[in-house]
Amino acid sequence: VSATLADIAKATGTSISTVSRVLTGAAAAKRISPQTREKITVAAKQLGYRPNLLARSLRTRKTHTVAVMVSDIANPWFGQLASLIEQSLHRKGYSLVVCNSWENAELEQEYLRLLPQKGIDGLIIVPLSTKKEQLERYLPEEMPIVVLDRPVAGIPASITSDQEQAVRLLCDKLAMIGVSSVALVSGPRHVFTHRVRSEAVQQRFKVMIDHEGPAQRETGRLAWTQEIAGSRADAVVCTNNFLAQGVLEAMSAGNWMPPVAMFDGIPAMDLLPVPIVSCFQDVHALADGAVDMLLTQLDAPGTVKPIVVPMQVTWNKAFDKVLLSR
Amino acid sequence: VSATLADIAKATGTSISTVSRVLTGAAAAKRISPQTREKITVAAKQLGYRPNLLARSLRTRKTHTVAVMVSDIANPWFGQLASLIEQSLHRKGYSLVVCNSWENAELEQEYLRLLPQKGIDGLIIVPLSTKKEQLERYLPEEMPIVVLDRPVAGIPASITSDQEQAVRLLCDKLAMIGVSSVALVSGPRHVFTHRVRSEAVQQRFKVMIDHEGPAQRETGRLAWTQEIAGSRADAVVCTNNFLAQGVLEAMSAGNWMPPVAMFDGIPAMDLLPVPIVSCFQDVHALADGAVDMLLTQLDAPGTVKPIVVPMQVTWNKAFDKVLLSR
DNA sequence: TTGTACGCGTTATCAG
DNA sequence: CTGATAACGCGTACAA
Repeated sequence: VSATLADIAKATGTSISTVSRVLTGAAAAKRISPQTREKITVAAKQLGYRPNLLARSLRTRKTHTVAVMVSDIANPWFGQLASLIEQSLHRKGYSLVVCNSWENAELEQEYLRLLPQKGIDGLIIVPLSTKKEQLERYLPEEMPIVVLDRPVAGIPASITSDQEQAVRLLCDKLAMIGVSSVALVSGPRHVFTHRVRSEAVQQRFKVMIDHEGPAQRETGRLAWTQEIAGSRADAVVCTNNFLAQGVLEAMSAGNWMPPVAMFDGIPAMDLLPVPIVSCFQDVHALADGAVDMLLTQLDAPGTVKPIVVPMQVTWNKAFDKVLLSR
Repeated sequence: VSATLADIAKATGTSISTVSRVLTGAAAAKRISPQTREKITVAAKQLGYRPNLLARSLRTRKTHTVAVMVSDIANPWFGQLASLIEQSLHRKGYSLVVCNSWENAELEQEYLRLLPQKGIDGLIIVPLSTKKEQLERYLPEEMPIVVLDRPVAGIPASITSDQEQAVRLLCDKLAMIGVSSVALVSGPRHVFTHRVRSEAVQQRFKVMIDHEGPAQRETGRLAWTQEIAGSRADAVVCTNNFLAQGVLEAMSAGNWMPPVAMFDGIPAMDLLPVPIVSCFQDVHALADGAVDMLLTQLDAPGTVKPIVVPMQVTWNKAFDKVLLSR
């Protein structure tokens, strides 16, 4: 396809090693005579040489590629996360391969087995597995892994949001408008974030309806039409934004619009007539932190410490109105 | 790291090639004696052999990896696209690397230069460049490329939405509620979709305000606060959903809520008090079509034909109300 | 049926 | 300063 080191060596009457030394840059090139260096650089440019990074990786055991694994890249929150990670990685000369785990344990395992074979330098993962061994079973000893959004016992390279603090603030806000009983729409409880959020709510309010299902819009719709619509809960709490979106969409069919509490917001929140209060994770901090953590481990396999970033709570105008009317 | 063919050969007292033949599967393995086949399979399993796909790729010149390049994976529409593509590719045994071009020509070129070096089997791209040569300059002759969402002259492997038809329907719908003058909020016109949509609108309505900028939320906000809010256009037309989102968010600060026409919708559209009409691209068809097209070219470098998929127009309840009140 | 030997394109070691 | 030469791990013609 493209010219190789051998081609250039032949063209310039030098040897492969010399060409390699010149083209791999400053370090080794200093000790090469300016003439041959010039000769080789010119020939390389003229032949349109581009190094075969596969071959290089085979030799150096570095691919300059990292993988990120999330439940579903179509979820705008994960999308933003992936986007920031990609941007940040690209700046450092790394490429990104993405994997959708679909919150599916077998799929996660399959990827965990496949990725090292493909040759990645590191992995950023929003893990489904909660055991260190499950995650690292197929990973080479020296391969750095950063768990994101959900802590895993025994893995210090983790960066997460302060869920407890956030959900406390969220509940406070609900209490301020007189909420005492709620309908809870939760994603799968075996997932850390959903479990923590659910439990905090259960502890704080009277849960009249407790609907658990896949963290998709459809679950939210079902929860509303089958259970919540006929109830009289003071508010609806959703453990993520996909669920909330489903609830809101279903809600628009009727007239009753109870306050909704959610996480990570929804576009044009302020325009909605429904009172909404939402926690927001600091996506930028999480993304940058994860990349930093990964690259740190790549350069110097030192010890890293877990990071917990705070969340924020915001509400829309409709919520404000309720707040003021009391 | 992991056991290699040589390790297994040594362990079983056979040769590398025999091991390779057995482990690469059915084809060549048929011609190996059951005993040694068994012996090798067992040893491989026991040693935890996993093929080094880098080395294999170097040899076979196939990486089973494809790249997808979009403006920004954080845009939910591109996110959904990428998600569907990943899902579909994974099923066929391919991995996905994602690139954000940020609608930046230089960045796009940089990626186009980098990706072939990394070794990808094919590329799906939402192109910024409009010239075949720009896109293919650095790509190996035999590497399939599929352009998505925006046609490029001379590249038959393209799958796009029928923008003209869609925008016509959109304008029809606006006309039905008596719109005759509009404020236009457009992404960069050198991008196909934004240009086509803008021109169709300009041709159909009196454009009182014409705001062009990056296809981000911020542009929408600015357009509203700086220009549209003080105007009396009958409606606002945005050439994508990010722009519309910005407009809607800014709009919530005031009381005037003119109808908004957009593309690819916004979550919980039905709940918004603003009359909204939107075109929807068929993401599933686009994603599946792109993958099909790519894999077709990979198996058999035959000729492919461009595909144009229809779009649909939908509107929310607030729009319906306006419609009925006439 | 099996083994030998070579090549994929680089980097790294070791002479000279 | 430069050039052979040996890996890296795997596939595959060619021989046996």
